[in-house]
Amino acid sequence: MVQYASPRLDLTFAALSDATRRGIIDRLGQGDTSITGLADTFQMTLTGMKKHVQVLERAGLVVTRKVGRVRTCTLGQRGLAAEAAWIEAHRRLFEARFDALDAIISEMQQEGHDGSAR
Amino acid sequence: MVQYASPRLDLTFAALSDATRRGIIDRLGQGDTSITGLADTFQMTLTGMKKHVQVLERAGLVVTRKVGRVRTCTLGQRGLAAEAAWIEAHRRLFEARFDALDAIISEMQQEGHDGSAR
DNA sequence: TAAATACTGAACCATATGGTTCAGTATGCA
DNA sequence: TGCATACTGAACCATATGGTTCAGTATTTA
Repeated sequence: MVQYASPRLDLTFAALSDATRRGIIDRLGQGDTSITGLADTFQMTLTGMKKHVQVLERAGLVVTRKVGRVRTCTLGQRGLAAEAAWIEAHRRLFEARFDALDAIISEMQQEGHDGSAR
Repeated sequence: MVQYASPRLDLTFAALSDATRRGIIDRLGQGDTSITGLADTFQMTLTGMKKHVQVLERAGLVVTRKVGRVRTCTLGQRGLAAEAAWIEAHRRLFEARFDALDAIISEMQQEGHDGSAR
């Protein structure tokens, strides 16, 4: 329906929105591990962990390879460049607006309105 | 259950995982708008748009103020600094791994395994 | 060969998400 | 006053998410 969709960013940001999955990325940053290794670390069933890994895999953040009966998980080649680019580009938008908003809030506070930013 | 949780990152990354919401941020970067204005732009019911704005608001990415019958949406003061920091810190992890992975893939390809990275 | 290990898949569950419609309430304007 | 506008809230719907259990299959290893 909408064209500005970016399935890639949808998948990566969704993957990063879960603390366990961010933890998996941290862990894989120290070295590759199996599904079992991850399941132990995060105190979760194998099946549950496999689902998390699949989410990360679909997002391209993790790559897995099965050798024998062990599936080894590695950080994906694709990295976080696209996400970093989006965030950086938009960070500036926020900063630009901040000055303007700041001025509005000061003004409102002087007028005695409820302009208290928490 | 897990301690490494960061509700803040959970909320912001989840908010950013939807193309419509990323579009709303783009749009607000050009200037404040009402819920109606956003609903028109993104061809959605008012109620639907309100939900998206609420998601962005809970994540601290958008601030709204109701004046009269119009609720005006603005980019939040908090910005994307925390998200940028997380991404940047982890980008290095991926890059570090990339060299190692690259070596493994080359090795595998020489061995004739299915090491084809798309 | 038999047992243990490592994963896989199906089924289930509760809750969240992304949308809708419909029925309000509050505000602005003629 | 009275209509149009702008939002709000409840209810509903289909699908996704984050987890589980249970019953496999495939691989090691003793």
